[in-house]
Amino acid sequence: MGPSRPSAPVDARIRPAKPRRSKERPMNLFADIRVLVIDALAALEAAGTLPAGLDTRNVTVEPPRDAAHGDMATNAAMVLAKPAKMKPRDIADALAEKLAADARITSAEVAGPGFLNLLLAPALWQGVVTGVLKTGADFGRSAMGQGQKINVEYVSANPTGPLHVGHTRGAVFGDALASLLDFAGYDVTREYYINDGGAQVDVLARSVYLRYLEAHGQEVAFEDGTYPGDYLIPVGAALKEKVGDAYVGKPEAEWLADIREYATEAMMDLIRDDLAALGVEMDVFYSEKSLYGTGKIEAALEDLRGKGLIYEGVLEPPKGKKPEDWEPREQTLFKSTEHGDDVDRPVMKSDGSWTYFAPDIAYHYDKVQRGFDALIDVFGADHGGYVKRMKAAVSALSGGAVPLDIKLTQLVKLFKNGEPFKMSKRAGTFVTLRDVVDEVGPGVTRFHMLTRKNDAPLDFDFDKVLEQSRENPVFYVQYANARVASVLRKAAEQGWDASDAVLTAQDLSGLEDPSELALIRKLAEWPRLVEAAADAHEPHRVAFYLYDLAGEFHGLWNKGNDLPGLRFLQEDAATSLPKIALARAVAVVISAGLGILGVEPAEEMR
RNA sequence: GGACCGUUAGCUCAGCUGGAUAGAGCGCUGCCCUCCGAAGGCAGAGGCCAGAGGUUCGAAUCCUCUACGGUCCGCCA
Repeated sequence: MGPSRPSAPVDARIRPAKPRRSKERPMNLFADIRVLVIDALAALEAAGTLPAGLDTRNVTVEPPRDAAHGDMATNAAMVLAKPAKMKPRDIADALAEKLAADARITSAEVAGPGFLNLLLAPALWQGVVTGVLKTGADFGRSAMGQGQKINVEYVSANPTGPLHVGHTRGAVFGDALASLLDFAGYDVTREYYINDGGAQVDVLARSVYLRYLEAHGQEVAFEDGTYPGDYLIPVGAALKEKVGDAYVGKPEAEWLADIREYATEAMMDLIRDDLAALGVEMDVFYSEKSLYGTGKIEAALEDLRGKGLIYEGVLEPPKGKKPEDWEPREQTLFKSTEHGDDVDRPVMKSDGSWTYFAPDIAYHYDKVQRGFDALIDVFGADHGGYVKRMKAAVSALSGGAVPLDIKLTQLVKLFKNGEPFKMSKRAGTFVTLRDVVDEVGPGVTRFHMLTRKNDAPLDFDFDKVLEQSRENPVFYVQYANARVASVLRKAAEQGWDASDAVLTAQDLSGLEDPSELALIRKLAEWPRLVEAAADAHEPHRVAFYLYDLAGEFHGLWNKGNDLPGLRFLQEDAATSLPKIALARAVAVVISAGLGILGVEPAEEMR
């Protein structure tokens, strides 16, 4: 495949508007109970038990760490004790009495320093299962983002070769984060910044030229400063097909610009294919080159200049590690220290050309001007030193109106059967995204890349990620889903109608065993987990949640081994269907979670 | 010299944005496989949350300092 049209500069690849979501209020039992608590507090204020006008924003309703404490706990009494000038205990007692009068609350008990532990009517929990089945894949979808426009920039690898494992982690993280934000109600744009304006594309062009000569039968030598990778062989050959011998023996000036264009397009095709293999689809590919000669860099810097943030000056040499060849030079500087940076940063080199920072400023200026309410950049950890200046730039350009969050992804350490697997470009043991995906598949790759926090190093063992045991979270979650599918298949074999419509209509009051209720509680946590993870920009929490949920499900399943009454499949349809409804609800949430991570749920594991 | 990230069970890591007796997997110890999928299961031991101060009803979580580890630090992106 040859190079295609120039990378679309901006809006050309925007996806069609997202489909309208269900108008029903999102179901979140914790939020519902919190409303109940707040209402009760208001009633106490009205009755004069509490002083009026208390700030209840810090009142929370959460699952207690220890299930023995009840279903939910609120800190209301402790938070309000001081402003109300009352003892926590007195507030808690009054609140408990109020809440206990509600049919939905089975009991309300004061405990510890002033916690109010609530026991909910089982019907509320059972209602969660019905709610999951009714809402389906949209269960847990939140309106938190209020449709705010948010831009997630990730991968953004130089167009000089195929993506490697490091890029893979950034790609998976960014993509899952984007999906998570979408699920939480944001209007998300996935974006890739193509660094096609710098010196490294000249290097690329020269390397392709060598492969081109090679295709013409010449002997070539790859010196330092060229890319010797085999992946350029077909590019050189394709170039020969296209232009024949037009560039053979010609000086660089005659072919450099053409081949640069040709080669970056070829590399972007390669990268797009790599991303597709991983299941990543960008909305926008934004070209750095499109910023040059179009006045965009100048416009961005003019904006900063108008704010008095650009000046000519000489930077101090870095202390401690003084380069041998350091000498003071006057440069054009951005006063990033006014927006939280440690030193001011050069935007123009002493020879008058732009530093790499200048187009980055212009690029982020463009994002601001496109009307995004918030920006997220996903970088490799080696770009950590770049964070403050970029935030300073966005803060200055947007007048502080547009927050920029920069997420760094740490290194991936590769292993093969427990042994460290060293990568070396020279030795040809250079592991690409494609190598990983071809060997273990996109789903396993994606899930495993999210089993660590983004800023912690990650071990990736080619053998262990395929192991089928509890140690392997990917398998454990998929296994749970497969078990549910198995139950549904068996139900069908019995001739029972276990469609979602039928399951939704079941009377679930029989689901009251502690381990069944524990599983339902886990399901009920999903909506608040989505919001917390989206708010923190931490998609790994979804992966951990799914592992927990799967663990709870397998736990109930295992209990069924000893206690036949807990098995999902019983003698007759009437007693089976409520339990099958629970199993099905688990599968619905697992599918939704895996969907956010970009992983296909498995129907069977054989 | 400075910046950023990290430090939680023997090992690998979570910890819901400040809540109650800090959790999971592996490893270890002891039981258990005629059972909807044993590709195992249940139970137990194991902790000064790197250290020292501070903030408050309350800190693994927030602030300051220290130690150790990683990444980075003008004319490379």
